[in-house]
Amino acid sequence: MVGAVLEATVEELARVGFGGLSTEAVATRAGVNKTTVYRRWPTRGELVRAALLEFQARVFEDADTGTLRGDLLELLRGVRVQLGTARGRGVTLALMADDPHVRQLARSTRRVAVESSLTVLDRAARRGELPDDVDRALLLDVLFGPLEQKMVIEGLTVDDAWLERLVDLVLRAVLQPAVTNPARAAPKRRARS
Amino acid sequence: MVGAVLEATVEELARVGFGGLSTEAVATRAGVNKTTVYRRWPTRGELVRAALLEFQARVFEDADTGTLRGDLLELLRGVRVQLGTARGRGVTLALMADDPHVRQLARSTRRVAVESSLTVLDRAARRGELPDDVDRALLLDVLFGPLEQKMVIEGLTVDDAWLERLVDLVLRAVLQPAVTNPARAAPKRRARS
DNA sequence: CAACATCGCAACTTTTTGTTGCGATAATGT
DNA sequence: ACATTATCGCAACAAAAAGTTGCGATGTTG
Repeated sequence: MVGAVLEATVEELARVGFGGLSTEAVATRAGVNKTTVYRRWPTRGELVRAALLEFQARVFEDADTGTLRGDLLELLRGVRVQLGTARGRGVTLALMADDPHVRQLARSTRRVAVESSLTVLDRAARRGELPDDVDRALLLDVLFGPLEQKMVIEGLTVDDAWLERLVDLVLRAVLQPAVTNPARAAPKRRARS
Repeated sequence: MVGAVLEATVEELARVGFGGLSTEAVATRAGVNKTTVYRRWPTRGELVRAALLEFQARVFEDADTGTLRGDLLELLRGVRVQLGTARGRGVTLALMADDPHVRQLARSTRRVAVESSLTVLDRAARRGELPDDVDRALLLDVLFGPLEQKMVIEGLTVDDAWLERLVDLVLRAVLQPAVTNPARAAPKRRARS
């Protein structure tokens, strides 16, 4: 019963967002009387908090394909699967609410995800696949940012080819030294031609 | 009067989201009686639609700094300013609602923004700053994705140094030929070491 | 099988949401 | 200047949603 309600909660979160969440709608969707929900979670905030804790983005079982490219693709695919479900999208949208408890949850969730990703980068660095001078936080931003923007903000889906082009683009930037071709590169200073 | 209400609407949208929007709260915030709001915009959807049309992301006056790097930075700074205001964040969040009218608005808004950005890329290509074989859509995804993720999804702000590092990273990827250093580059096929 | 806990259900109160009628005020046109 | 028209605020109302309570049914535990 508890499981059905929390499940219904994230589905409703995906549909109407945190602000529009109605306890009765959750109860109905869960096939349960509203009093049952009210009794166990007196306020909307507690219900949402419980649901988020339950379905908090499962930590990616940081895939180990043997290559940085493969590992990053696996990470992105994991996020894509998450965000492709009503559950995952609901959780993500709910985590954007500016309720204090929720924001704290959001931070901790994100921290776990980032650390999991950094593990992959560490392994790559040990293999010599990743130079030490690359900004790893920025690297993750550039990888996950576009994916989350597409799926969460724009509500679209992406195919595997897009993910590969994304990873290849980013790796091209990271794995090469600074721009050296003066004919193509933009001058760093002195704007206005 | 109309202006105050629409302004209050986007502020409320930023605060509670589309689902949680209350006409009375909007009226109060606008310093207006609720009947005034109800008479002009009978439904919540019409009110939101009007507010979004009014404050729709102003089309960036595509800055022309003379360099691709400078132009991209200006575009990103424009987005940062937009998303840094309650208005801009409210509009963006509202555009994520899955109301059919709203989604249509979202599409058209986004189309305008993308075309404006493509203008910058076209100019750069004519100057010879941008190879013809780069995926321009992906380029924009990789630039705006991380920024929107940080500001909209995570609710953070970014400083100018971050924007510069972002642009430089992306340009490094775009302005250089494919990876050629076999010692560093990950093999394209044959995963699992 | 007795004690306890959990749920559904219906009736209820409270709060929020949306509607209507009317008087005050100000803009518009002749 | 004066009648007409439109717009707003206000209070009173109606309708719907949110939240509460008491109780009987069912099921679980020891």
